[in-house]
Amino acid sequence: MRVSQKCSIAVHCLIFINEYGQTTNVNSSLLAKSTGCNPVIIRNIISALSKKGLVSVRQGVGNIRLAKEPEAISVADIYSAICPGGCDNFIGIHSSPSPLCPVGRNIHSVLEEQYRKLEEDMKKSMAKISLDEIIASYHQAVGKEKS
Amino acid sequence: MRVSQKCSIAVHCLIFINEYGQTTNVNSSLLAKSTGCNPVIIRNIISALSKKGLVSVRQGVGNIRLAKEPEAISVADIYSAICPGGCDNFIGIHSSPSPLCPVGRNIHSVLEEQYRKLEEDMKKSMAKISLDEIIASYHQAVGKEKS
DNA sequence: CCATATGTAATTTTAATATTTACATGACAT
DNA sequence: ATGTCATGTAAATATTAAAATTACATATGG
Repeated sequence: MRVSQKCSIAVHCLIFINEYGQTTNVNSSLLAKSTGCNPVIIRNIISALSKKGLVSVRQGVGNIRLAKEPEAISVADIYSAICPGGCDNFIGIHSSPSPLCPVGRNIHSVLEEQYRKLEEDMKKSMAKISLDEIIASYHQAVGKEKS
Repeated sequence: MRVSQKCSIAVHCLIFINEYGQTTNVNSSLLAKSTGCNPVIIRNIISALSKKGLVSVRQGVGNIRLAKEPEAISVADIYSAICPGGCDNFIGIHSSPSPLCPVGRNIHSVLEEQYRKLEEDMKKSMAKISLDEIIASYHQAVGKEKS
């Protein structure tokens, strides 16, 4: 598969925004510090999320906010925002099968047909997980941390 | 994600073995030619499949055969043979979130909990696809090729 | 019109994969 | 028994995809 850690960074950012967006001017450099990754990566991710209407952000200002209620944002939304076109070939396919072999000539289309099904199922699974639920799990983790 | 193209190569090999295993001494160098990848990779893959009882192979001889009927082999079997322990973190997680931030401290466990669900669902999807079905799709592709 | 922050392109770095090399081990034919 | 062929595996190298960095244009608001 090929889902990069961008999905994870995106979820991290969304939790952060939900927790602190009301009280703080959340910007890419703050998110970069929290996630431990580069501000440019953050900007790309936030920009992608913004284009899909999941967050709002203003150039020159920052002030990143959730643009939807957490229960209306699913992991599938995040995934498709980050990997437009659905992270094609999320399972890698070997690039140079032999054109002289019948299997080699057809393997690509055969695998793609099967993998398409897997990816569709995966999206359904992702659609079942809401940001709301993730935030609840986060709060639980924070609770345990204190005790 | 982290599923390398090894899964695809494995499927390619299994189709090939099914098609030619009866009539030919299939060995790693033949499979390497058909898949266009290195014999060592093939040997590693075949060895992994063999350890899970999906194929039989004899050192010094080759003669790789399916050890089960195609309808008894699922993509999940292949996947778990190739990625023992289930390709941990099939969605990548950023490695250095800030320990100074509550989100940073907890993101790892929160994501893992969610991703575990996704991976379980994925395995179920993979279990629904049998080699038999893939071979049928392959035969169809070969048929179209001729016309 | 200056300070600040995003948007984005281009380059460099890094880390994950695959390839290659090398050699030990097992099978079987002669 | 021994020579040949193929697998099993480890270790080094090369390749490639992903992320980080650099650089600069663009938008906002004081």
